[in-house]
Amino acid sequence: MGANAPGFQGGRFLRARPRWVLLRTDSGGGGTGHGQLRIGGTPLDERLRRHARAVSWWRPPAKGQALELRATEIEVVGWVDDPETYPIQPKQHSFEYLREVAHLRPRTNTFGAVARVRHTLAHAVQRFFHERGYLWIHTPIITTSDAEGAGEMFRVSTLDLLNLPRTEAGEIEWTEDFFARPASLTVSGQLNVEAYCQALSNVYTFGPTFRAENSNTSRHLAEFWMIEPETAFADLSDNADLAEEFLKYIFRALLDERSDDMAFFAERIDRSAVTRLEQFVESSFERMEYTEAVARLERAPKRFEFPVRWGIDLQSEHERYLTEELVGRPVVVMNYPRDIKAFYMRLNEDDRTVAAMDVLAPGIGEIIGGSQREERLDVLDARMDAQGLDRSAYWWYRDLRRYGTVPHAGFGLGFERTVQYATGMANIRDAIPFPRTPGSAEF
RNA sequence: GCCCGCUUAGCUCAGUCGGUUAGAGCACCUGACUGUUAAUCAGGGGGUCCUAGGUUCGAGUCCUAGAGCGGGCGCCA
Repeated sequence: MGANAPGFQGGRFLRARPRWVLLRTDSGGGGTGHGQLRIGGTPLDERLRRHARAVSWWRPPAKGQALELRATEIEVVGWVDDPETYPIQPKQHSFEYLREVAHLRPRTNTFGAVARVRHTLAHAVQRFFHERGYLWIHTPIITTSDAEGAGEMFRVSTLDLLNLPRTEAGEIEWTEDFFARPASLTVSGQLNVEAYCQALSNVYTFGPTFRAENSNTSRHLAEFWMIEPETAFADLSDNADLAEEFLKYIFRALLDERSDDMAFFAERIDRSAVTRLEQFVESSFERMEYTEAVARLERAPKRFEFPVRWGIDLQSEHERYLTEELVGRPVVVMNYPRDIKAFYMRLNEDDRTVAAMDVLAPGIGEIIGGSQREERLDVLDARMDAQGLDRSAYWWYRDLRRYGTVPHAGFGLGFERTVQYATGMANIRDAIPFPRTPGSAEF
């Protein structure tokens, strides 16, 4: 068809014949099924330009088609400017290339499938919590607290970079900035959602999160979506139960509701995409103490690049050994050394570990990180002091303990990593519509 | 932040030891065929070999620097 080829979402693939043309139409948000449109009978060029509408049944759909219609007339709404340079062709493109045309890649079947899986998982997340009485709390995007010291943050400012107001000492005069103090994009909604947990019991956040880390891997984004539930009166074991129930729920929903797209991923992207999820939802998670995990790793008949000893944080290679080789199913590692974990994690009786947990899954490693929170103000203060944090900067977080408090626990799940795991997409940049990574935010 | 790799047609790539006019598949254009599913067949057009500098009689090929992209590690979700 060449210059006559309509390149738009409704009709993607077509084949020209002397007297007719076949147009493949996708059913859009409804699914992967497609139909065909046949236009023919008179010379095509005139015909295609004619205004028209009526369609009627042509014949029963062939294999792989949702339906087939016969068009008696057709109007082309948007012509392709230059068919030869149209970036999306009816062939396989590399994902690296498609990232350079992120505005057009949703027209490919792979990114259509990713978008539907994303939607289905997001919907299942909301349903899971809603059915259990959790309230969705919209925590702020802009923050003036360094949340958990979780990493580099993106500055939010309206100051003129070329003419920064200065104090007499030469420091930046933040009182002249929009918020009259340094502000950033949030790295976690946890501290805020804890405030609502202390008032409304079971709550969660689900929204965008930002990390200005210079992380160059296939598992990191500068902007990603995170799910963070917070449960009142829950201890670490309850937290692990919730994480297990939650992951199984959303993956089961995906298998049930998007079997068409999952079959596509299994066929074209990752052969084990479906079986991996089926095994995941059917297996019970192994629980393992950190101390036990270290002992098992030390006995492992395998040489690790990073040697294992009690007190270190587990490396990716250790986590993968535990879940993939030692246990062969998801593992929850619990009660990590105090000194490698955040100040808000609850100190255990032994005084050397905290009630932290990581959920490790075969094929991806850490998928969830969480903890029971420290509800005892004196212990919290001691931990902040030990980590060199300024108590006054966390005054409102401390208030949550000062003015009536209950034990509570929660975790964080990276949504894109979940999409990545479910689909088998190798790079997290292909699990979000418009990825932001160091040096890259074109679209 | 550290280490490694890649960059040749619209896309995916080949290009030997440094040597004549840089190739293939797909895409595009023309033609054949009344039903395709990555159709097929015949013909045709299409190149800043990432950029700059250097070595050489001669550079897509070797050297230096830079840019872009990717992989691994660290940080984490």
